[in-house]
Amino acid sequence: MVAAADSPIRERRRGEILAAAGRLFAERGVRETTVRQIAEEVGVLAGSLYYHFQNKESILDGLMRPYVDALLERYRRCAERPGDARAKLQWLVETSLEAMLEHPHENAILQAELNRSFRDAHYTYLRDAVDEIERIYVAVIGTGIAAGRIRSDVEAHFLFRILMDLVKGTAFWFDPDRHQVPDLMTGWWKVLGEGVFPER
Amino acid sequence: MVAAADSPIRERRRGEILAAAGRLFAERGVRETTVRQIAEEVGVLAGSLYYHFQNKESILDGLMRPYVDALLERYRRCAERPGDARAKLQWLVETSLEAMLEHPHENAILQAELNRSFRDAHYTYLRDAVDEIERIYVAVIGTGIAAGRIRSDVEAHFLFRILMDLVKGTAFWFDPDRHQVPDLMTGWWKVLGEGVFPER
DNA sequence: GTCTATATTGAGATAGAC
DNA sequence: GTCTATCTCAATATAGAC
Repeated sequence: MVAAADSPIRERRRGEILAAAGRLFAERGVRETTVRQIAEEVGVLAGSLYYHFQNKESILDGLMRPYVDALLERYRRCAERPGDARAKLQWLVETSLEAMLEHPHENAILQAELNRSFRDAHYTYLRDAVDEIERIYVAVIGTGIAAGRIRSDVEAHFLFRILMDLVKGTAFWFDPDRHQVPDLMTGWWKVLGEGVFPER
Repeated sequence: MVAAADSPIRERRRGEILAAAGRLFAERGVRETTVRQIAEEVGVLAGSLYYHFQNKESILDGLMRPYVDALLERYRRCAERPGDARAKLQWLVETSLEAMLEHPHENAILQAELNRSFRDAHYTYLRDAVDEIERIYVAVIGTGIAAGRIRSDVEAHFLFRILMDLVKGTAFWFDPDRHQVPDLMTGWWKVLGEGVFPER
């Protein structure tokens, strides 16, 4: 007789709920998704969700908290890797893109809800994470500009905005079945490369 | 004694309601905004809104329909103006930007709700408008590529996406009090110009 | 763990007085 | 035109049986 060892069955169901919620939240919005829809997607009735989660908000947390934690981890490592600012900036953009592709739902939710659900005090941890990502980007860009490796006649924050707008926007139309990641990166640097990095 | 002549008072109040709804819908989302909030912003009670509008949805329509109608008009005129594809593309981008700046709320609502409220069959007119804008852009880009005036090694739809992602993204951070439009356009073409238009 | 049944709340909408 | 009062409905959440 083995001890329950934090029931893998329970954990599996928890994961199914998070996956279903992720799909629905991303597809139709958090507010527009009902707990009944989530339950139906999982194949149980609404009341059963409350055995696994305290409430709807904690389902959202269960999705977003691990996502941003891992994301921040990756960005920090990018900035710390040895290399010049130009390489670091490319790693950062690549990281943004990979995160979007590996966790399209969490990414879409984050972007879409920042001015909605996530304005609430409860989600300070998400807004803080977004702010830190901006600081990491801007620091790298600033270093690159100072070193003459990145175009100096556009402001660091402006360049950050352009890059983030591209990554964010891509999340809405990128279809992994129809588009290739390397093609996307290549396309971006074709259009942006000469403008961002001088003396190519 | 003059005939009522479609009461200007009534029309004024109607405009106030639309303005308040626009601010709130853009700021917090359509679903997240209650008719009570709109009424409070106007300075009346919720019930009074229903004298001016059938329901919440028709407030949203009153905001979006005139907006997209005027928008389409402007895009069509851009494409019809005499000039080469390169100039037309720049006019189109300028138009997108101007529309965003002149009607920031309607623009923000359109972008934010396309995957939410506007999925509903009722809003086909909005999705159709967005589709037509894409067709206009892609046609101009295609002409430019054929004429060797626009970079030919990126796909027309891809270039359209990049430009729209930039315009859309800008709506979320552009602050007319802190940023200048010409600066923005200059910044974009600095970063994009060489990548989009060959042989500069 | 999941179900059924139900309590509770919030929001859109209406009726009729003023 | 606007207010007060109220209806209705949908959605979150809970209690307790199984």
